[in-house]
Amino acid sequence: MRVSKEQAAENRERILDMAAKLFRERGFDGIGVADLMKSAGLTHGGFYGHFKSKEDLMAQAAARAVDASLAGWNEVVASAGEGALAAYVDFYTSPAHRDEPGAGCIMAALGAESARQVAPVRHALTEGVKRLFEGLSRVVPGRSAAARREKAIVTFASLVGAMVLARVVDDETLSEEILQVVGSTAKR
Amino acid sequence: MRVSKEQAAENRERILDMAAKLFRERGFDGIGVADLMKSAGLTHGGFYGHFKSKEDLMAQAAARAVDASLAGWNEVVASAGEGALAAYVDFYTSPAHRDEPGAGCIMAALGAESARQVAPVRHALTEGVKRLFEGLSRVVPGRSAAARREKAIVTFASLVGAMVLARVVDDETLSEEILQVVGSTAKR
DNA sequence: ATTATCTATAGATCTATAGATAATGC
DNA sequence: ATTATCTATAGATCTATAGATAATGC
Repeated sequence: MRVSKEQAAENRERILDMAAKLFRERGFDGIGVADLMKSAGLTHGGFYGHFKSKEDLMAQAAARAVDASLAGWNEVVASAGEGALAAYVDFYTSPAHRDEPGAGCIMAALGAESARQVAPVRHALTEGVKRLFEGLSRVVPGRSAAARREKAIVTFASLVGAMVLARVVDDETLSEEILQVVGSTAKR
Repeated sequence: MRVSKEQAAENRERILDMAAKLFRERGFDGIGVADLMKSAGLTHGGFYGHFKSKEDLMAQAAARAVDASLAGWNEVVASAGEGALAAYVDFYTSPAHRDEPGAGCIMAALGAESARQVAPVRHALTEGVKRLFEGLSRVVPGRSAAARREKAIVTFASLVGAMVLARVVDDETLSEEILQVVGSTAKR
């Protein structure tokens, strides 16, 4: 059942989007090629016409998740203007973000695992970290550019750490306390 | 080749210590039962005399890593006294800690993965987070107990996030900048 | 004719178990 | 006699590939 060139390109995009979601939800080792293709409505064997290997897909899916996050960031900056930092922090520390890792920050969902992956995966996340530091540096308060960069780094590190801890903790009260406390501190 | 009761207990401890190290280094899915037992100098089949399943081991190894971290924390408090916060932050944000995840903080190494694991694994980490928040609350500056607890939570979240980011980033300069900036902020 | 997808399977790896072995400990 | 460990293997799962199929696109 061969499909048109456009349909094939669409299929490839669907595989990528599904991978970016499922990897964040279940981890790189938590979803196999066969199940992933099934989720995308295709069969196992077709995968290797689109990607060289699972590791190739991991790198491209990581880049896609990074791009989606940065697009979300740009949207927040464009719509919230002066209140961009507060809007971003509120989104990041929301229980909704905690409960939907498949659509959320890849650093919190796959950061530790990515550190153990092939170079292209790590590189995609490195670019994301760099861009987000630059973006946050523009909206964070501070007298000098150096002070703003420091504040941006500390802010993002505290958000990532808060999300990791809020997700692992099996105590809902504690989980929300972590998100709330880190969120309100990050907005200062 | 049956061994003595004491030797068997020692073997069990060695499996646990090795698992706590290798899981942090390679992830829960990154090391199998056979290779783990080989690392402990035993054969594959012997594993199931000590543990019910791999998940059982994961929970006990997580608890062991948590205990080791808390023991390290208590040592820092006992020896550094007034400067306990600074000493802990210096250790946590050191490149040595970054480069040796097998002996480091389990939240940074396995936090995100643990959130997807069975309840006993999550519970072991939850207990660790609670105890460390209590410990940090005692050495962190702040007027009220509530202010100190908030500061403790934000401090630990920023440390965990900084370590996750410092490990994933493939740019050594950026990695050290993250550790240095978060470290010096956490000591304020 | 080309090629996107599908079916089927090879080969590797992983968890768990069964049964044998041999030394401990009653 | 009990039991800690070992050998061997069952059964499941995973990545990757080979070859067939059928519709596209020159």
